[in-house]
Amino acid sequence: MAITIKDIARITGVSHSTVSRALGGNSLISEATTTRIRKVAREMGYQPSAAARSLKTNQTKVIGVIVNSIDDPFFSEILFGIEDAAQQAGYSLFIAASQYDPIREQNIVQTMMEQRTDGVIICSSSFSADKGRQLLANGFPVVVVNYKANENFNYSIYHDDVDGSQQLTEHLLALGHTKIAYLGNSKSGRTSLDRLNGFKKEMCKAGVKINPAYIYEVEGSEPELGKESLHYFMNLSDRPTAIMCFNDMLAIGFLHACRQACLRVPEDLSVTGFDNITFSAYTSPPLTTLDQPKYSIGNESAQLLLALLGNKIENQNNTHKEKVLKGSLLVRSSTSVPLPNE
Amino acid sequence: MAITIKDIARITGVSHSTVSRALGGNSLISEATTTRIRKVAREMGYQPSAAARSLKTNQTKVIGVIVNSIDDPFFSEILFGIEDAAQQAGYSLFIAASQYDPIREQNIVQTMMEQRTDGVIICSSSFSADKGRQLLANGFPVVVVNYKANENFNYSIYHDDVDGSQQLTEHLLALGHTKIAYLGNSKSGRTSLDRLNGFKKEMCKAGVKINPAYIYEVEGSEPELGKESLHYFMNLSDRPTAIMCFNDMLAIGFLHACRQACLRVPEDLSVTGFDNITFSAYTSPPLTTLDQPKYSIGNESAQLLLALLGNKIENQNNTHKEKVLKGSLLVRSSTSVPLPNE
DNA sequence: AGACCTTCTGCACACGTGTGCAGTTGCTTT
DNA sequence: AAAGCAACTGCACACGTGTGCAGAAGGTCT
Repeated sequence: MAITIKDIARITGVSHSTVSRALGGNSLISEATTTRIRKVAREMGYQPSAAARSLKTNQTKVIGVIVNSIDDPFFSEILFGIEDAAQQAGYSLFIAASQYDPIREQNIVQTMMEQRTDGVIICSSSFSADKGRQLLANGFPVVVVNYKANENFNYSIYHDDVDGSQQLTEHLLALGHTKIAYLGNSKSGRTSLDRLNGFKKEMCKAGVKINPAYIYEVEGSEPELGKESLHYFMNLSDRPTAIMCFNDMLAIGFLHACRQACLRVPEDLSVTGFDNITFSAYTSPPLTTLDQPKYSIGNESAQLLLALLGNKIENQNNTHKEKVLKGSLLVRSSTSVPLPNE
Repeated sequence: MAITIKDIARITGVSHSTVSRALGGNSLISEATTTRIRKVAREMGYQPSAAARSLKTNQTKVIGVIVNSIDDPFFSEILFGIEDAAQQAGYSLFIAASQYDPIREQNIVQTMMEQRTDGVIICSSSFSADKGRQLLANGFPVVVVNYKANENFNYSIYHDDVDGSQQLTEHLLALGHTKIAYLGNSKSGRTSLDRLNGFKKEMCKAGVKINPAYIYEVEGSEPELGKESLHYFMNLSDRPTAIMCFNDMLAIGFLHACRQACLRVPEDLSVTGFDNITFSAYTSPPLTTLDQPKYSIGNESAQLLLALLGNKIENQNNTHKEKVLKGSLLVRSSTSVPLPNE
């Protein structure tokens, strides 16, 4: 059994309220007794019970974070940004992974509610909107990150995927490509759509028509799916000269499939990714991608939530605050001028 | 303010104790009132307060997990295994990353103690032993995973790194290599030493002498460090024909450096990794490595802890339980017969 | 009809912490 | 010396939940 303020009270010969106040730094208690009590507390290795404290104060100093899966390097970096901000403000993280599983999602929501998390950050693009609304309905401050249905939430941080995709498209167009294809991920809904739209927008701006067969989707972003995609594109009678992949994971699998098929990148085919995860710098060839400010996204989302908790921003239904962050083009070696004979 | 059992009591016209019992499934309460109360609770969206409950029951149904960093793909997969086991048993995870920072480590320990986590899993090889002992001293059940100082703890799960390293060495020896080098990571202490020892052991068994210059260490396992290492090995007058890297991350960086230096792998140099992280299958060439059962390691560690919590195993100072898991050699394309002219 | 048992429910306290209010102590002032 | 004041501390209750014990209600048996 852990020791309590009552134990300290007994030993120092004061009441437990005095101990509580002394440890809390209340100026009512004399400096002498305060230091004495603190010393004893330290010596006894006293640790306040978070449960008892939050029961009384009605706040837990814990913020919940919902992600798709923990072992996705993209989310990991966002988490890192969140953790930094939280830690600094004295908050801890309660992390849960939905794994695309509705049952887990429900469990997570329930756990967050039972734990009385002070707030929740949803950075799972696949997390169902009604589950999120359940949290809102129960009065939880919620910040969504890169969320497909952010119009349902008042506070959101997201990356400008349309703009990012335009940057990549512009890069490929500038190199001289016109036969550009887009490899999407149907599972990530809105995000993939935004990137597709950015592509379309820029192509339209440049007056280049898109071959409908050049838009292809797979279900997920595991590198393994790259092989299937390459097969599809190579079977087209009129092959594209550049492929824009939904994200780096997919691009990495795609590059791998190219190597196996003895297709040279970028000579035979230019390939781009999206996100700039760590490993995209170490592929062969190193991947041209869009550097998404993952750390900042995480950090800012946490800061927004913390501001909400500190009532620095009113959490009302009529306020609506969103922050859009832009990424930057990162040209490596997987893109080049298309072959002249094509 | 969330609704409580008292609210339900008021509405159903019974006392709060009856509600508590009804929801808890106590057989003392008549079936009729039980169903009636449960129905009201469901309709009102009642969620029990974890804080109040744990204050009373003295258990939180939360287990703490300490890792080096969240954005390390190796730990991510272990986490995945832990999460599965925990979730199934109705436990939630409290995850904290030490980031190799002593101050953070102290904060983490304190937070775990304040939160009264039911138990703690330490899978951070760098986590300082005295911090861990602090948890033990306060009565927390602790399971360590791949921990450098596991002799200090009663319960541990670890991977047999010596054996794994022997398997890799045996593979290289069988291919005909004798000039084999080891690239270690000084930051991960024991783990790196074990792998080095496995290498030495197997070389000794085969009667092959190790050139002392072939043992080199870097500080960390960021891929970026691969470049420095290659530089070192290539400057040796008598170059090795095979390099065993501490882990996949390092190997991936090393492979990248080889490509930049126009060294062919495996023709000019065989390279091996360790861990089998997802991306090791997508390098160029695909990496020969040791497949460490990461999911199982995580899963078993959680199960061990859960058994401890359920008192299925006595948590005493004299009991000592450890489980050793072995990995398996995974031959891909980064290793081959050494060049005859060397 | 009264005694007894069964079945159900409420009272009251506990867990560890925080806080308004009243009370105590010791000192200064008149 | 009495009154007043400042400085400090303790009492008692609250937060939401769980549980031993007593008590109430209803039924059965002698």
